[in-house]
Amino acid sequence: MEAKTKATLIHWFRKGLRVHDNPALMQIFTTAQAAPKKFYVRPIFILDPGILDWMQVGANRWRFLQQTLDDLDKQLRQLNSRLYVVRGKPIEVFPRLFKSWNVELLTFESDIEPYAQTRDAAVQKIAKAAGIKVETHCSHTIYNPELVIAKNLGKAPITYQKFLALVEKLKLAKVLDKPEKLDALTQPSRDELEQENDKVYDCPSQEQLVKKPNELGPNIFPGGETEGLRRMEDSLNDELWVARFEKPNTAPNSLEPSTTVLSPYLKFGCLSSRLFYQRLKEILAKHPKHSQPPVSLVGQVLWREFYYTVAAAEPNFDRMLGNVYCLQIPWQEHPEHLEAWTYGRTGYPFIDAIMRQLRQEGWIHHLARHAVACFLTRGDLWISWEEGQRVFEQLLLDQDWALNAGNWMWLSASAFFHQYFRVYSPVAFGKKTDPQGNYIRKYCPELANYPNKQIYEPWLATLQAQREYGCVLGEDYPHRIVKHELVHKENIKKMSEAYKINREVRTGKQEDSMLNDDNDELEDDRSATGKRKGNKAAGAAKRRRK
DNA sequence: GTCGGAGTTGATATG
DNA sequence: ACATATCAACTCCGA
Repeated sequence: MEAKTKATLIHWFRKGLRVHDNPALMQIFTTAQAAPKKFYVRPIFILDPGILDWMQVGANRWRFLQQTLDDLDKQLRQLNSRLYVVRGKPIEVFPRLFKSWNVELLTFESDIEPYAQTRDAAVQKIAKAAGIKVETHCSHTIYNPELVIAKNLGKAPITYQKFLALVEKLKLAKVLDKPEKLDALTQPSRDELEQENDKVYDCPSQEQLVKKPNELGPNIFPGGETEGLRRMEDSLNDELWVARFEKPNTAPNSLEPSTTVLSPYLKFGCLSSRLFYQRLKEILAKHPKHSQPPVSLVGQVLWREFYYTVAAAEPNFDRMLGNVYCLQIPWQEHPEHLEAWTYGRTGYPFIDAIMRQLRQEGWIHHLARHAVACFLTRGDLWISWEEGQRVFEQLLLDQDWALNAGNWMWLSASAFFHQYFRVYSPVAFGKKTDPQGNYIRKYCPELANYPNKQIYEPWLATLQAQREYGCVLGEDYPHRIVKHELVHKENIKKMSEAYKINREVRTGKQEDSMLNDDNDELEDDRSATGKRKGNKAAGAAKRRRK
C-alpha cells in the first residue's frame, strides 16, 4: 500500500494542552521537520465517549475542555498541523491508529496520577508489541516529582520547607518556545484525508461535550492556551503587585478575584507552570524587596509542586484508608448535612455564598476553599474530607487529583497540617475582608436586604425584622444546620482523641495490626468514610511510619 | 531519646 | 490600623 511509504509521528495530548513549552510535541515536530518527506505529524487527543456519563466532571469543566481543544486545534493549524480528536478508549484506539497510520513514534507528557499511570503502562505495552517507539517527557510540573523523591533518598518530603530545600538544589529545565511552522509535506494530502474521512477527527462541539447545558454558569474563565497566556500576561503586568503578593493578604470574598485565577489553565496545561515560574523569576529579579515562599506567587506555584511530589509517592493519595500520609479519623456520615453543604444551604451565609459561587462559576479563592473545607470536616460537620473532595472534583475548573486531595487533607488536619485547634469561624473569617457582606449579597441574593450587622448571622434578626428584609429563615433561607460556637469545641476534642489514638498506634501496641496489614492492602471500598474497625485503623496508621 | 522552634493564611481581647 | 498575648496544644525536624 502506498500509504505505508510514509511513517506517522504521534503526539498524544492529555494534560499539557498547549503548543508552547511542550517538549513531547516539540520532539515530533523537530523530527518531522528534519525529514518532511519521510514523516507525517499527527497530534491527537483521545476522547472516550463513555466517560461523559460517569466521570465526575461538571458542565463548566466540560465547556472549559471543549474551548481548550478548539483553541489547541487553532494553534496547531497556525503551525501547519491540526488536532486529531480520536473517539474511543486509548487501549482500543492505539492498535487501530498504529496500523492505519503506520506509526513510528509516539510521544506524550508523563503523568503521576494512578489512573494515568495504569493507562500509560497499557499503551506502552501495546506500542512495544507493535514495535513502536514511545518517548515521554516531564513537563506538567517545574520539577520532576520522581527526581525530588530520589533526591530525598526515595521518600517524599512531607513538609513544605523540606521540599523547598530539596528543589533549591535541582536544575531547572529549559522553557521551550512553540515549535516552528511545519513543512506542508508533513501533512497528509487532501485525497488521503478524504479517504480516511478526516471529519471524524474534528473537535467536539459544546453540545457534544456538555450534556447538561442547564448547569452551565457564566463563562468567566474560558478555556484555552490563548486565554491562559493572556491571563498570565495580564497578571504579570503589574510588577509591584507580583513582587509584593502575599496570599494571606488576598481576599477570599472579593467580587472580582483577588488572585490570578491561573489554576484552571495550569491544571489542563494550557499554561506551562515552567513558563509562569520563569516569568515570575524574571520580574522578581528587578524587585529585590519581594515577598517569599510560602506566601509569595512563586510560593503558590511551589505548593503545586509540593502536592505533586507527595502524591506521586502514594497511589491512595485521594483516600484516608491505606494512605501513608493520612491520619485515621472517625468521620461520620450525615447525608442531610452533606447535601446542605454541597448546595449552599447550611444557613451560614458566608459558607453558602462560597459553595454557590463554586457551583456557578467553577472557581473560588483558596481561602474560601479553606473556610468551606474546615466547615465540612473538623470545624463543624465532622464529615469525611473525601466527600468534600468529590464535590470539588465535580465543580472546580482547576480540579487536580494531587492538589485537591492534598489540600483536603491539609484542611481537615489529616496530613501536612496539624494545628487542628485553629478553626475558621464561618461568621468571623469573611468579615475581615468584606464587612459589608457584598459577596454574600451577590451569591445569596435572598439575604440582600439584611443589614451589615446581621448579614453573616441572619439568625440574630427577629422574625419581624426577617419579614421586613423579605427573607424569613426556614422559608426563604435555611436555619443554620449546626451551632458553630458549640460544635467546633466538641470537634476539637474529637480531633484530640483521634490524634491520641493515631499516636498510640504509631508508637505502642502494634501486635494486632501485624495480622491485618495484608487485608488493608486489599481494601478497595472507595466510599468508606472511616467507620473502620480499630485494628484496620491501626494497620493503616502503622504503615504511616514506614 | 529529648527538647525547643517552626509551621502559607484562627479567633478574640487588649494595647 | 496594627501588634501582641492568650487560648490549649498538634507534628516534624534538627540540635
